[in-house]
Amino acid sequence: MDPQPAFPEIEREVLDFWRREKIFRSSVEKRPAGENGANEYVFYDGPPFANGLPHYGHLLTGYIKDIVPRYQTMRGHRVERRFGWDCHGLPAELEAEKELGISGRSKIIEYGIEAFNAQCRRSVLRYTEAWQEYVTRQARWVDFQNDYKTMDLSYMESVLWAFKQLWDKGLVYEGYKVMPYSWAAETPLSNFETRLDNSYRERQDPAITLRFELERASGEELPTDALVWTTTPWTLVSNLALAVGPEIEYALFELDGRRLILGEATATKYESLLTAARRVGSLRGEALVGRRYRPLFPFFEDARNSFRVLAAGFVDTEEGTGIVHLAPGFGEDDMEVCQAAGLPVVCPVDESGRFTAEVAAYEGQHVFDTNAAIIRELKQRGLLFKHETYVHNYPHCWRTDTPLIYKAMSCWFLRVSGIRDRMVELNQQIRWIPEHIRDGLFGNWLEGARDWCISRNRFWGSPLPVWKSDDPKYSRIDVYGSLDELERDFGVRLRDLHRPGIDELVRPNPDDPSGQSRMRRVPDVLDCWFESGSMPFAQVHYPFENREWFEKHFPADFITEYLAQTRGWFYTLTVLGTALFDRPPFRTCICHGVVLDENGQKLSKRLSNYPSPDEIFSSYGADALRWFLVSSPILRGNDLQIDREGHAIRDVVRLVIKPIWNAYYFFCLYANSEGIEAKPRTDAQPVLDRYILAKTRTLVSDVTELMDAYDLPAACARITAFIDALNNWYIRRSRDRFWKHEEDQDQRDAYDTLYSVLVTLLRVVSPLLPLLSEKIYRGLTGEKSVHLTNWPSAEPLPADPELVARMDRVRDVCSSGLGLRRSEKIRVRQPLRSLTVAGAGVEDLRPFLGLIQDEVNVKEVELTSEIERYATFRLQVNARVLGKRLGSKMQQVIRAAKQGLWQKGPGGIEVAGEVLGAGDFELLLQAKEGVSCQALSSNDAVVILDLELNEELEQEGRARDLVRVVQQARKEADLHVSDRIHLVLKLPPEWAEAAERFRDYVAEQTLARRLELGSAAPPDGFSLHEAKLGGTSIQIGLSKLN
RNA sequence: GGGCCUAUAGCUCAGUUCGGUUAGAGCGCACGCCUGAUAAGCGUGAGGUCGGUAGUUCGAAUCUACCUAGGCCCA
Repeated sequence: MDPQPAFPEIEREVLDFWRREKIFRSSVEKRPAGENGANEYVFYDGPPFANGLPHYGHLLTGYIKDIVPRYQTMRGHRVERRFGWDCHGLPAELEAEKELGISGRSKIIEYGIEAFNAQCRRSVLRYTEAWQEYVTRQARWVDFQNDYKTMDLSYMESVLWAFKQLWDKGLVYEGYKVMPYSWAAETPLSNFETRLDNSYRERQDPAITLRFELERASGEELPTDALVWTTTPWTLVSNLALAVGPEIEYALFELDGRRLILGEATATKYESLLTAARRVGSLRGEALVGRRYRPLFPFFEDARNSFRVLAAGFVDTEEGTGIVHLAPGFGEDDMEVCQAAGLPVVCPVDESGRFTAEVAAYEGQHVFDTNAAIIRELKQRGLLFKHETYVHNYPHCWRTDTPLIYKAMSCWFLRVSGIRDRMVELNQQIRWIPEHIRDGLFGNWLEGARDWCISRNRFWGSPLPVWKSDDPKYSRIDVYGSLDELERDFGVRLRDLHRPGIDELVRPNPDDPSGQSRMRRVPDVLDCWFESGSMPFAQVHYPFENREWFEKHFPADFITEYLAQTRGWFYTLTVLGTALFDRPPFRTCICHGVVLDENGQKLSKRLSNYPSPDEIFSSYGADALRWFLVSSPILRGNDLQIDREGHAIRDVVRLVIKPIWNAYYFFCLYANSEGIEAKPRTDAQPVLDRYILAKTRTLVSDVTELMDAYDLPAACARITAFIDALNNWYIRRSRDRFWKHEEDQDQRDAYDTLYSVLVTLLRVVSPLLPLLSEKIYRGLTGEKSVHLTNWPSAEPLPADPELVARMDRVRDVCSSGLGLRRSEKIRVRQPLRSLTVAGAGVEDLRPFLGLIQDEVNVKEVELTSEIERYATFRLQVNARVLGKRLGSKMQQVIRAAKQGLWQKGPGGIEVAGEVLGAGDFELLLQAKEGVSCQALSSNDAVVILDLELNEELEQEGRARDLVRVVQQARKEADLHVSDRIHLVLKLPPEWAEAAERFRDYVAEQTLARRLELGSAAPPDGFSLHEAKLGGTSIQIGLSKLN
């Protein structure tokens, strides 16, 4: 067995074994689903979009998605894990465009939707293999065979079903949404596209300030004009309202027999035009709200509720006049304010950016080309107050490099506002990790939820199952929720719901007696987020199949993703879960943070500011990365920084993985050389065994509790603390019990206990270190797999809190003793005569004297309650108790106690005029000056070392030094720990004397069957070694005996 | 501009629910120890205005208010 194994190689071996033996499948199938799935733990995999390779974020999510189900499986539940693929959406289309070398909506139509979608289908599966490799390499167990894809016919049919349900419930409506629009590509763009690099560039536009004449109010002698600023004159023909800020101050001027209103703070911009004007007053915006004004143009004179001043929160005085012109068809804010005031949306611009017949005067002209004519006309009518040019950053179409316009598009909405309150209620039933997400990030988002535009003017996605009459005279809308329904009306059984096949389903409008009009599908597809939220039912083709299954598997017990999915998957699941089933879609959700580089920057391929996952896998291993990620605060929703060289992951190997391996290696080394087969047993009586067994018991119960609370980082921390107790106390202190060469009960106890503890530990860490634990568990037990075992129970392990407390005290005594040696500069190999522990209750330590002797290397340990010789008392008041009683006197008491101004009195301790009774204080020890003595950290006892040496002690110290250098020589000679030797030592006289006196000890410790001491050099054929001891040099010769 | 999160040692983070005297851990650094787990292991030390200000309190890293900086999201 290798003491320094290459963990990545071990990992590959285990992965291979799992694959060959189908361990994952067995682990799932071993647990019964129970009646009606009662024993199942339901996990939903958030489908990733496979259009690119996984990065640390995905790996982290994958680790969590593995750990929780592994744990629940060991707890006895059946946990199915199906992989899902998100296939639709704009990124897939963009990738296909790139691959085909075409760009833009019109080009796609020209190329052919069928061929285009075929390319999308090919492209979207391109990375699935690479994903599978990564996921497998990270030791994540998930079913790839039985996966689901959002582009599967069955999945899409379920999505149609959901749409129809929502339609039937009145939760779907057609409306408008203002979007960035490229008139050159004849397509709306997503926000994401307008944020692409270089989409904003400088552009010069006219900026004009106009007079809008208000209707005269009673008592007003002069006509009043509101001054309005705009950089898009072409939108003025569609103006339906003005907006002011209700809190904003407006100034009133009089000029040439008319009054002017503009924002107080904006007046300086118009100074030159107002020199002849007279300031006549001011008013707040709210005073203007409701005033009517004369329309600039006649085109929409009849629009309901229009041509009034409205209040709007978005208005400010940074630019313009503080009075804003509203054209609801061409601005998002405009539309929102107008719709709230009951105005219609008018949008007289066609797909290519030209005015429609609704604007007769400019029909057929491109909107940008009409700016000049519109300005000229307004000028002629005397309405132009100021005319400037304005240079600003303006968004451009990233494909055609033409300036975008904002334009209302017909869209299909899900009426989220109608179920918002219920979503907020249901959200209270979800356990969020971290907790604050519930009422913070997610809760707030739900409360502000707006109607969701679920249609996309695109090609590759689930079709909107809506057919409309092509003649508004005989309007009719049909919505379909299944292939059957489609077949019934169109007589065709579709094998694929994608465009363009589904677009070809056309039929006569049944409501049209003339038989001329046709029912045609609305060409949009659904937002792919709608599909992600449909995943709980669509993955099983509900309700067409698996009706009962779904009932038992919704909501999920657990899901996890990163924080931003509060706006994505967590949200869409909640919307659809509420709207369709009136249930929260998941019970527990871990919301993890984002992986950043060492400077807090986003990980970026371009900057290559992070180590590649492949490198980490092959140098440190998947388990190290797993532990690094899930033990970190990223599981609590915070960011995590990863350094470029992966040092933090190397440290996991050093601090977690190696120590576990070392414990295992230690066990095997001696079990093999002593030929011992250990048994699982938890009833050993020696104190060290009882101690580590009791520690293991609390490890199990603590980790169980933490895993049940989904607190993975705390579980990791708990395990690390245990490993320290195991390696640095139990094993170190028990070492010689393992190589005593004579089988007795003590040795049996040691082996059985260590074996049982290790086996338990491995099961506890197996979800967190699945590869390492598998390797060791198999090696230790010969069983098939740790992942087929059950989660350990604390019950069979002895509970002994008193023993644990005492042992911790023993460790404290030893550490104080060793601390004294250090400060006295006496090496540990030098035996000392005695160590004394003085203090209250030290009798408790009596069973452990041998332990302390060994550890501190003293001949005798004495216990005494006579402490005044070595230490003085210090009063420590119990502030938590006393503070409540004493109030403001507290500080005086604390000060007096610290200064030692207290005494024992008849009723207790008297200090600063107060009497303290039991429970109000503790008396702690402070070592006196000049005594070689140190107080325990519990501060109720002191440790004293007798430093006086005699010749025998010195000689024994030398003998131990000799043993140590011989052991070193054995190691250099590559001997096995059990090899017997012939040892020859060439020593100076005083060392030879010591060696002679402790001859048996030296021989036994070094396994020397023959031992020669003296002044002769070792003969030929011996392995020769030199060592320096206390300034003199000695020679060691050894040869192996058979 | 709004919401949420974060701010503690050179670095990464506990501790804050429920206030208590001298604030902890790991890494790094320096020094030392031990070694029949050994190209390992262990310990000690230095290092802190607990982001700032004000308040509540006998007492604040912890509670409150305001501010500053960073992150994420929304506008």
